[in-house]
Amino acid sequence: MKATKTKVAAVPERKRGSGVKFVYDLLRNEILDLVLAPGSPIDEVQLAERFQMSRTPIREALVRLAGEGLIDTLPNRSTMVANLDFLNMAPFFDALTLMYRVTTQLAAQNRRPEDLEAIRARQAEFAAAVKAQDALAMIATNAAFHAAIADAGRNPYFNNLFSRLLDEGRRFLRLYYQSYDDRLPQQFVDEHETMIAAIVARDTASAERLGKAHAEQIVQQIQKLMIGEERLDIAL
Amino acid sequence: MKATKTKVAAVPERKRGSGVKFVYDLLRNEILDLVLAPGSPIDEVQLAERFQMSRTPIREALVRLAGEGLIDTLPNRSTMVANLDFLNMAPFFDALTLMYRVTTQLAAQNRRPEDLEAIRARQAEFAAAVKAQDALAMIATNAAFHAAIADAGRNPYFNNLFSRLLDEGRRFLRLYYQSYDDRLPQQFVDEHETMIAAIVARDTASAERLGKAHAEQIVQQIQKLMIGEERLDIAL
DNA sequence: TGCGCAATTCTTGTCGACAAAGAATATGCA
DNA sequence: TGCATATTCTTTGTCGACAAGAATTGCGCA
Repeated sequence: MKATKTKVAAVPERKRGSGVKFVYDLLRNEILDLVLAPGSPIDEVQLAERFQMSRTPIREALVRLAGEGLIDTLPNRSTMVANLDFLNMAPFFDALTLMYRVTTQLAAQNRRPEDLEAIRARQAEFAAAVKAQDALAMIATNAAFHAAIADAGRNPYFNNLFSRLLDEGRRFLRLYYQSYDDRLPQQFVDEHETMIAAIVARDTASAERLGKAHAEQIVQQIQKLMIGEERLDIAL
Repeated sequence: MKATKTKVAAVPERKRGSGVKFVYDLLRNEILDLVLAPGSPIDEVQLAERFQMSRTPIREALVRLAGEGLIDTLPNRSTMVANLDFLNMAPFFDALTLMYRVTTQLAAQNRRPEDLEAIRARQAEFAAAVKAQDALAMIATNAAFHAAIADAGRNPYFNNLFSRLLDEGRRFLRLYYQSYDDRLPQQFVDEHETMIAAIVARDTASAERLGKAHAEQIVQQIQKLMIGEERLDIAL
């Protein structure tokens, strides 16, 4: 676990407000990619020496992460990566599906030319990840693709909720591909293309329908994973 | 602004983790009740001496509030109460309406006996506030009433978004009643009763419809306020 | 040997102080 | 007098240290 310090001596220069953001972004990604396992403890002091800064900026980053529900804090005791709640998946799926529908519809309604560029760029990245069979990249780029669609919808309230749901979904999917090393089907790429077409055409009804269908696809994917996991885990 | 210290000498005892929560709750309420005006600056040092604690817990409370979008932080410069965005109300109304619909419907679907108790208690508080023509209490209890309904729906993702929207709505309504000293109509009490009946009857379709209608009522209220405000404010 | 209590350790919460970045103010020159 | 620059001031960001709770260890006793 200990990193060699001999080569990493070049980190004395650091801009004033950058420490918090750096730690926040890094921890966040490590949590979402399951590099940090759910439930694993987080030690402020350890992080402080790892990043060569005091505990103050570390704590601020942790407070922010706690605000997003990515870590749980036991007062006066420990702080740890938030667990995935496998028991209450239905609310998650409900919310995810609704946000897929709403954001896609709003994107068809409010999109601007620059939005389409961004969406197409994300779709290209996703397609590349699928082609390369890079599961991690698929997960991240898929989330980015739908976040770009949500941005085009221009509703910050929906965007905020949707981002969180996509993040949570990243963790579930990461768990999936960590276990099975399967790959997202080409079907998703095609569905994405259809969604883009509806958004370009400003066809709100189709966009909403496609969003719903796409969401149900993903929900099915995750459910299939969970059933499989449960079957495998019952070993007495 | 300075408080007399002679009588407030009895504040040396404070439990370990309580400072942050105290400051957070208090600032939050002051912001939502417009005791702290949108755009007004927030001084850490001033708060520190006001609550007789160091800047550290103050800062943590501010970070949390910033995470909820209740305050804005200019890096290395100032931090201030978040402004109300009068220009982009449509997304707010869209989100609010959708959450009214969804949470009311889910409440009809998932409610338990204890939920009904809580909902009825809030409704009683709201009715009492209306009867007393206490505008501030109306605003708060109305939000609490709908939050209780959302709780009965048992979807933490929706609840979280809905809570934020209700908070933001509190600020708008507070602005309204601060200016006009009007009172929420008795009609709202009746509509609440109808909603409760639908939830009791597990009539999800009615619940959703009533939630939508109620939301549109409130949106109209706020819009009426804004038009009136604009007319009055044009004074050269 | 097993159990209850005290001491220790470990982690978090809080504090006071200092440094950096802007903003405001003062100074000097044309 | 007007403007550019230097200086001071204000506010935030970071640090190291200390204290309080909780968990763990060690000890004494039955």
